[in-house]
Amino acid sequence: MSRIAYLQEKKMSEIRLRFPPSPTGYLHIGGARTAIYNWLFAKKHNATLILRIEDTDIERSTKDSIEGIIDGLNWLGITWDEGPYYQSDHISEHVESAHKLVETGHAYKCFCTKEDLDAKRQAAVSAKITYQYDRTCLNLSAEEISSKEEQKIPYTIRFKVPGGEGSLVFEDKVYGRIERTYRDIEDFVILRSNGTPLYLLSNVVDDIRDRISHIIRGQDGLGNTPRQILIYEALGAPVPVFAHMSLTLDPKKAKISKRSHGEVVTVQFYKENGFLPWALINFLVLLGWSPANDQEIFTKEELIQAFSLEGMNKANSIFNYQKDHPKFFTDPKALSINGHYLQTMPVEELAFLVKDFLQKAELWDDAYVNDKKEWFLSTIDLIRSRFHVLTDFAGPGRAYFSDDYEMDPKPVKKNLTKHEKIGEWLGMLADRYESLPEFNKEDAERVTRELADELDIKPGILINGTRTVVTGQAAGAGLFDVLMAIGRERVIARLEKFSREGLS
RNA sequence: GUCCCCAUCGUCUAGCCAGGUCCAGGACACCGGCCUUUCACGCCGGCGACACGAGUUCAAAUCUCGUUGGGGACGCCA
Repeated sequence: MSRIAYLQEKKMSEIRLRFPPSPTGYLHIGGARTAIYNWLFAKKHNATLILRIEDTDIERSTKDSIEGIIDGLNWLGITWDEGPYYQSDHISEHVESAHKLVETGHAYKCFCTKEDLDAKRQAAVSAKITYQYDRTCLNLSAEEISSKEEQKIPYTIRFKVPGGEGSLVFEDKVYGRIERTYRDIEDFVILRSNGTPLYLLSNVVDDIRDRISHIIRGQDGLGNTPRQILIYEALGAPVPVFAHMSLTLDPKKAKISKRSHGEVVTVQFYKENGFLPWALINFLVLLGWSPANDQEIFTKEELIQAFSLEGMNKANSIFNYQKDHPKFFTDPKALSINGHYLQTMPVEELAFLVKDFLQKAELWDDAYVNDKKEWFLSTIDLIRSRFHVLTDFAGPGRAYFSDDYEMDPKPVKKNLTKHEKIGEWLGMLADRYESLPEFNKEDAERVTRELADELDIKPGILINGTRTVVTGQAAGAGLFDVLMAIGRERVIARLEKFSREGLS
């Protein structure tokens, strides 16, 4: 094989994918999922992933969105090999292709006005007849065309769909064989009367130029595919492999969008609410894909290894979040997966992430990386077992880092208000802690139980009361571990303050 | 209205292509028990689904057809 032939073959067999967001809003989880699948496929096959910003909708595209999307991708750790390219840089190519298609007889100029077309469509709709462009302009004679051109009548360019009984068939990697009769495809517009190209065309022309070999996209693109394949063929370009993925719906089975669902569906939201990027990826990848076994938690390497289009589910999946749910601010499974990573990752790594959230809450102390590093690490390690998101460290975990923390009303009622003399008892407990020669777990527990015994009450009353006063929370790690983490002085101060002032 | 796609526990799903090993497995959620000092920790257990109807077959979650339900596409949006 000659070197050139070899290179050509290599070029042809090269696997290239793209993620083509349109910058009309921040990256949302549906878009992220698409990016993730493309990225995993690329990584698995040692392929090239391209980021292409499809910014030709000038009305809705914004610079903020572009930054937001890139930020989101970066945060998730999704990397690309080429780009970002911008679709708007290639508009002249798209226009050229449209004219080329006219020259080669695959498309034609259509002088019908928008008003005429709208009227025809309206009529069809009210008569309950299927509307399709009636090909008025396909049958124009050469004279009629040049006459209209001379009169400067604006025209669009429509793709000429093959006539007859035939149909277009392609093999989707996920959905299998898809067939669509030519008759069901109307002659679609590829160039507007103002001379600008439409998405269907631009997208194909860009994919041809970028030598995209595999297109992994949402199932909503399935309807476009036959028309796009027609364009590939008319342009004489090789048709890429298509793999359409199921969509992510809300609990009411509506497509998710930022407009109707708000922040919960944006990647940014998860970043701000204490998710670990990998946990989000892990959750998202499971929405519509599964390995051949029961594995649900993956390292990056494992996921890349396990990923395959075969595991894609054809049915749409539901992103199960309930608005205003008292307990779950997003899909419970997402929270559970995040909790898993948060609870099992190396503490040093976690501490680094927690720092950010403590800083935002103004709870950070530089000593946590110096003198108090050991304390900080062991405290994080102690309290993380109940936490699911990083923001928990500054929320329910606030009492470990500040004297100014909220009291959860539920345990207050259950553990404090219920017992008339609790203030007095906890004051006595503070004295016992005070007089301990050394404040350690064993002795603290011993004197607590002794006091309960003397007062003839259950130790649980003292223990729960103390937890509530000292942490403001109903739940936590073993109390005596908690006391050690908070430290004698603070424990005593908090107990005494409560004993003196009650709940202020 | 036309076309395309889909259909297993509340949710994510395994099993379906190559029918029996499935009175359907796992995870999350929920409920109960244990442990315990509490808990959103841990452990153990429970609840809970093949949309419906025909057909093929000795045998169907798995194959076929129909019904119903859901989703998507039908723009001079991307």
